[in-house]
Amino acid sequence: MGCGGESWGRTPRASRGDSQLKTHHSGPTCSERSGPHRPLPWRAMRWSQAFIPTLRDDPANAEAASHRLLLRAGYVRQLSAGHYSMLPLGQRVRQKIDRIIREEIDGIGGQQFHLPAMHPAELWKRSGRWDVMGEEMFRLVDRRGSDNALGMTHEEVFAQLASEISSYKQLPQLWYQIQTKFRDEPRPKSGVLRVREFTMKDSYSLDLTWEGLDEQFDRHHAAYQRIFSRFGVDAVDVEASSGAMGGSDSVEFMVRSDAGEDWIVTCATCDYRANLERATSQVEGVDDPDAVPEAIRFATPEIRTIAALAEAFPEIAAPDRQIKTLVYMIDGSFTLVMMRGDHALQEQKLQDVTGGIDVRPAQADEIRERLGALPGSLGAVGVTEHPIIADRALKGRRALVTGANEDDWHLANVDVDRDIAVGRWADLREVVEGESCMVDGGLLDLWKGIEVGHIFKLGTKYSEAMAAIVQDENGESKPIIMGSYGIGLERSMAAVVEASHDDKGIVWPWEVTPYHVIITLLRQQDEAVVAAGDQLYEELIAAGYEALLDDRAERPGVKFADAELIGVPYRITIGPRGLESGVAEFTTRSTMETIEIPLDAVVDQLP
RNA sequence: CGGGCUGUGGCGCAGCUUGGUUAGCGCGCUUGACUGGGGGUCAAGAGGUCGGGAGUUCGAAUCUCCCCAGCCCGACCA
Repeated sequence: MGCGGESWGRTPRASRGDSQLKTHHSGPTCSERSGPHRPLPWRAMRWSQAFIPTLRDDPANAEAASHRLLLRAGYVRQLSAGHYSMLPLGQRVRQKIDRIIREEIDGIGGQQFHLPAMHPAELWKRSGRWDVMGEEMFRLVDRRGSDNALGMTHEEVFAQLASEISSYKQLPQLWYQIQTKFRDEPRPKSGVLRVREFTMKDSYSLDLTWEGLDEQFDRHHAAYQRIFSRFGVDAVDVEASSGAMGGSDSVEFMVRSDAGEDWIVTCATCDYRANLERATSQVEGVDDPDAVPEAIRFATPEIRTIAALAEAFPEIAAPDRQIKTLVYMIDGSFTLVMMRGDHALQEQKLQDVTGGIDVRPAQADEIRERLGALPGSLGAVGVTEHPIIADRALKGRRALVTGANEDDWHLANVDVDRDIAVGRWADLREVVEGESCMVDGGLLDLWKGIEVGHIFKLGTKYSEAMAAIVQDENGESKPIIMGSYGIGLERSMAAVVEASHDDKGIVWPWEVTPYHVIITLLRQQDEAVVAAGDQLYEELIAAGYEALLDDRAERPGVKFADAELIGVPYRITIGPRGLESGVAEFTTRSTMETIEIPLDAVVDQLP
C-alpha cells in the first residue's frame, strides 16, 4: 500500500452524524521516509510544492461562474472544446465526489465494474442504437476496418454481461461503474458543464419483476438524495422525459442555476415539479357556441401568422379561437400537429408520444408538395392521408379558424370533432410561467437548472436485444428488467461551484473540498511562525484533516486572496503578531468571520 | 449546421482602419534590494513561429484568399 490514494479514506466527520470521533492516523506516516523527494501523505500539501496555477484576472470566454472560478482557481484547464484537464485540486474534488458516490451506491448493494470505453459497432447494432445515436456518438474505424464507437453510456455492455445470468435466483443485481463517456456535442459550453468527454457514474439494476425494479428505483432515488446532500447542493428531483430511448418513471435531479440548460416547472404551493419537457398545467377553457354552421372559406391575403390573422379578424380569430397547424417529419412520416393558436408546442412531448427518434419540422417544399400551401395557410380540415396529432386543449372546440391549405385562404366555423380526422389526442403544449398547477391550482414557477443526475426505468429493451433472459421459478423464460441511473461527476463539481461561491471565489462544502483547512503563514522568515505552522500542520494531518500549508513567500494579500479563491472552508492564519500571545486566526470561508483562538485549540475548533 | 465574433509571451489586452527600423502595455515569471496583516516599491532580466498556409508588395501582425482553433447566440442534445 502506497502513501497516496489509500490513506485518504477518513470519512469526514460532518457527513453522517455517526462519526464524531477524531480519527488518528496510526503507524508510520509517509513523511517519515527519508530522502529529498519523499512522498507526502495524501492529505498534506505545501503550497510552495503544489501545482495550483491561480489566475489573477478572470479568464476571457468564461461566462458561467463555475467555469470562471474553476479556471481561475487552478482546478481545471481546457485542452480543446469540450475536453478539460483536471488539475490536482480538481482531481481531489472529483475523487471525493467519486468516493461519495461509491459509498452510497455500495450502500444500496451496488457492485462496481469497470467496462471498456470503446465498443464494437456490433454491440450497438444489436440494440439498434448504432443508427439511432447519429452524430452524437464518436465512431472510429480500426486497422482491420472494423467500426467502433466510444461509449456514450453502457446499457449494451452491461446487458451483454447480464446474459450470463440464467436463473432468477441470481437476481436482483445492482451493477455500476464510474467511467469516461464520450458524446460529440455539437456545441460544448460553460466549461465543464457541457463537454464531449466526461466521467459518469452509471448504474443498472437487474430484476426479475417490475416490483423489484420499483424497489431498486426507489432505493436509487433515496441514495441520490443522500449523494447530492453530501455534495452540499440542493438537487431537486423532477419528473422528466426519458428521452429517445424510452423508459418510464424518469426522474432528473436538478440544481438551480442560471448556467443550467434545462427549464424546470415547480408549483409554489404543492410538491409538483417537472422538467418543462414534461410539465403540464391547467389551461383556461374558452367558451364556444353549442353548434356551428358548415365551415366556410374566406380570403386572408398576405396573412401568414396567428397574430396577423387575429388583428385582421378580431371578432372571429382571436388567437385562442385559431388552430395552429404545424408539420413535422417523424422518422420520415409527414405528420400534422395541431395546437391552439396561442399555445406553443413542446417538441419533446411530441417525440415522447409518437416514440419518434428523428423528429424535425418539415421543410417548406415538403409541405407544399403534400398540402398544397405554405406555412401560414395550413390546416387539417379534410386531410386524411397524413396522421394528425392534436393537443388536448383543442378537444371539443368549435367555431375555430384554421388555414385552408391554399395560400391566402382560411376556414372559419371549424368544429374540430366534426371537421378534422384527429388520429391522436395528446398533451403537447409547453407550460408558461404563472399558469396554474394541475394538482392544486398553485402558481407555477419556471427556473433554470443543471441536470446532475437522472434515473429511469428501462424495462426489457436491452435485455431482449442482448438475450439477457432468465428462467423464473416456474421454468419460464423472462427477460431481465432493467433500470438505469446516472450521475455526471464533473458536472456535479461545477454545480456545487455554481451553488456555492461568492465574489471572492469558491466556497466548498465540507465533503467535497480539496482540503479541509489551509494554514496561511505570514512572514516565512520568522522562525517562530514557521515552527508554529509546521507543528499545527502536523497536528491537523495527524488528526485526519486534509491540510494545505501556504508557505509561499508571498505578500499576505496574495495569500488571503488565493485562499479565498480556491475556497478551502477554514483558514488558519499564523503571524508574528498573534504568535506572541500564542493565538492564531481562525477564518470561516463561508461567512468570512474571523476569531482568534489559541494555537492548541485549532484542531478542536474544526468540525 | 446557420448568425455574430476572436486568435499578438503564462493570463488580460493595445497595435491592424492608413503596410515601413528593434512588436508594445498591465499582471505574472527570474535575480537582487527595500519591505512585511489584504494582490507593495525600486532596479536588472527572461520570455513572442503576431493561429497555420498561400498570395500581393522592395517590405505584411497590418492588405487578399484558403484552412484551423476557440467564444457567444440559435438549431441540436439520454
